[in-house]
Amino acid sequence: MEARYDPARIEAKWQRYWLEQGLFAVQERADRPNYYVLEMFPYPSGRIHMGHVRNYTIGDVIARYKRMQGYNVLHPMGWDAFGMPAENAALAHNIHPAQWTMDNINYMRQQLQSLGYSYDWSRELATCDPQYYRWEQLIFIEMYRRGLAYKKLSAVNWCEQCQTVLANEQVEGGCCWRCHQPVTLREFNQWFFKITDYVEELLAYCDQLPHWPERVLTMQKNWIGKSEGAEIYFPLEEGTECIAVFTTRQDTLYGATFMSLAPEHPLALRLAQGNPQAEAVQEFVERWKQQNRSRGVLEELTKEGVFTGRYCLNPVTGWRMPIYVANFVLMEYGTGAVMAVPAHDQRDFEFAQKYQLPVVVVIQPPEQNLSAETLSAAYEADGTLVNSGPFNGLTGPEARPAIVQYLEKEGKGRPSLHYRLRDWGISRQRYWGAPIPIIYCGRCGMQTVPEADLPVVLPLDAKIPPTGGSPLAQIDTFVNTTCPVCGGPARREVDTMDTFVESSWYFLRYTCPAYREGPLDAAKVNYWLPVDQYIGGIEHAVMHLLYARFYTKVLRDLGLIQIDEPFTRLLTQGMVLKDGAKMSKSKGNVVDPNELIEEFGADTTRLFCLFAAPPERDLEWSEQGVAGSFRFLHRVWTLVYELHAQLAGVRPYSGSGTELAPGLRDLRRQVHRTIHKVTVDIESRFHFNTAIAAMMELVNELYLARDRQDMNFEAGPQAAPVWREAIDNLLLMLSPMVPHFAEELWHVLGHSTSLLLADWPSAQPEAQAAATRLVVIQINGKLRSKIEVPVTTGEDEMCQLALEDPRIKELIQGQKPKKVVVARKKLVNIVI
RNA sequence: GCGAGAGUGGCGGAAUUUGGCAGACGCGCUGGACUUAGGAUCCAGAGGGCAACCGUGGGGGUUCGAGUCCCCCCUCUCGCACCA
Repeated sequence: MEARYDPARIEAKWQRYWLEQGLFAVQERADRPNYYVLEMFPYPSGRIHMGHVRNYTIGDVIARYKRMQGYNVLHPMGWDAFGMPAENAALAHNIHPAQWTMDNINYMRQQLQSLGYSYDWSRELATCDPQYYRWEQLIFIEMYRRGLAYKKLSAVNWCEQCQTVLANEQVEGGCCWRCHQPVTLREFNQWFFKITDYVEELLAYCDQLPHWPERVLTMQKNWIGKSEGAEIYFPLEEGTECIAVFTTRQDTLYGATFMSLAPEHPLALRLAQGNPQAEAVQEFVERWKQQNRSRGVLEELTKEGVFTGRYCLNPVTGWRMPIYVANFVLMEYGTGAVMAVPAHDQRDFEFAQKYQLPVVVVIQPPEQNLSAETLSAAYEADGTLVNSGPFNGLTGPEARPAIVQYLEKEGKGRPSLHYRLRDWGISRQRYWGAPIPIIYCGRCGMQTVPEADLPVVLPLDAKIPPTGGSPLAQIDTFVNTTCPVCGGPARREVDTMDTFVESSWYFLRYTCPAYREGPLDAAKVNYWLPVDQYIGGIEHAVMHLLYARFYTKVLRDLGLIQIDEPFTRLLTQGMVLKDGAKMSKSKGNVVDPNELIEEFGADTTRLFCLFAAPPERDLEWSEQGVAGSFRFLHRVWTLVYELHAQLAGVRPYSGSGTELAPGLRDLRRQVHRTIHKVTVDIESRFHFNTAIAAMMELVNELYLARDRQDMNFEAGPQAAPVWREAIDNLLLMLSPMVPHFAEELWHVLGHSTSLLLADWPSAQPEAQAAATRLVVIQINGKLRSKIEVPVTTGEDEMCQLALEDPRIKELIQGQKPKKVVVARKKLVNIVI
């Protein structure tokens, strides 16, 4: 054994050994409980960064720990390999996206392997592989058949100069990132998934995911944005038509004094026709169409509107309500029309002031008396209804259902639900993505690609046009095909799918990556799913995690799987920071994992990631902290180095401990208390930082014990087995975190099988028990003394001993205590 | 504005689950040992204050006892945001 810990010498050796022995490959088996731990797969951007290292280290510790606990553990890894950066790289470096992606995957795989992660590499998959996306195309076809995939007109960011569609992140301050010309909205016919069909289930199950962070569930609920209210019909003054509005505040209906329509509302232009206002309305609507609608700009926009010249009638008061077109009414939400209640909605209030529209107070707050004349801002909270006919005197919560009921009875409205969530637009006018398996025939219309013709392979001979535009549309050999129905000439769909589609089911495919009969092998996917523990960044709280939940439900309804939810437990790990900021190239504060591995080794890198903060918190990177983690490992190494000759061939102590000398019993107690603490910390909440701290404490105690004659090898014939037990257990506990290090020392001590096959140690309760107990003595709640008493001491006796303690006696000076409190046999508080 | 999370030494963080020794563990710091040397290793020290005492963002409360429970306020981070 070497005296010095040299990670470079041992890490590659054990990585090879694990791989050669096939220790991470798993099969379904009935004799063990199974456990599926999954980390979010990376986009192959070129290199692993510290965020990956942290994420994957957390997952690896869980995987290795669960294996030692006797679980059959699935721990796979793959590549989210489609996406725009590949196209950008293609333009910048004149390399094909496929080549660039494969090069990156090969490099990053080797990086992951150099960190010692226990992946079952035989299950590796890349989403750009036709053998992966062919099943995605098949699922698309199934969804299409059930109406879950459909086409509709939808607006996208469009750059006139580049003739291309831009993703939101390619729009910088309303301009194209490349040519800096203003971006406009342009409507295209695009593909959507009908996630809204599942909105109620997605929402309801938020309350059945007890092991997800509250934060993530709240974000998903907000994103879904369910509002309960009423749809109310306002008849036009002339004619028989009605304007439908959606409101959650039907209790303010008697205060609705005018109507606001979105500029895109179909009635907006029609109502104004033939009125003197027609021209103004036309102009207003036109101006709105040109309006830059990027965020920020919209926030600053002042509330404006224009009168259409027409009126509708408030269905309960009969008042004539002028109809306006207003720039703050969203066509996408509700019905695109809003009943305006200026007294109780701030936007309507501002609008009413600007255009001198009437204000009627219909809600009175508890201890105030509002009047329309003196109102300086809308009162939006609940209160008691006034000026509201039969509903006067009711509170908001009482009035809302009552009014809906009344409107429904009168045929003037009905209960209504609205959601913020809209259908998932999956069309991308991009090259590097999975082709959508649709064919357009001039005679037969839109047709799905026959199953036998799948996959629709993405042609690799494409050129990415530097001006943008969809590359697939320019490849005649791809576009031109024959109609599967009539055999006549037809054209292929040239849009590709959003990459979130691939990541919505990859975790299912890991269970059967080579399966050729269909997307999923039922026996395998049913054996492994759901994922027991999913780990990834908080940035995926909404999109990826919601889409994956939706897709799981769709696949369930297609009969491919049997679960309702994909991920039982979710851990969202914090960011890795340096100097208080997220690591980024532009800030120049990036730490390269390769350099760390070279200087300190993979184990130290892993250890620091686990030790510096609990997983859900942000982690502040520290050069010196890394050195400290290395120092700890070196301390353990040195200890084993000094002892290994004496421990050779010794079997670990396995008795009850009762016959041991007190010093050795103390040593064992420390070991078993550490096992208990480490196990609880990992098991209950993955707090590896405190688990590591406990092991550091144990190592500190072992160093002290080494120099004590009643604890070291001079303490008697039982000393060697007790020390052997201590060291073996320490290595077992360290092994999930620093696997190469632990494996090396494990073999140095004479074990001939891998630590991976060893069981996680169990703490003996009797070994943890001590003969005495420390009792804290307080006077009036302040710490004044401490005494050591035998564990058998009763509470009365504790009080007695406390009052007799010399220091306590001195402080109370014969005063009679008013009260003495004994808490949990740990503390005595004397009240004077 | 709405929602969620968080405020503890010079720093990262413990204790928050059952209210019971605040500052575990590590970094940095100080001193010592070994050494030609130390950015290696080992040992020791340390919240502040001379002290009584004071100390977990601030203020109140409950309690024998509060970082922990309750009320009010402040700050920071993240998410959503003209959602009717």
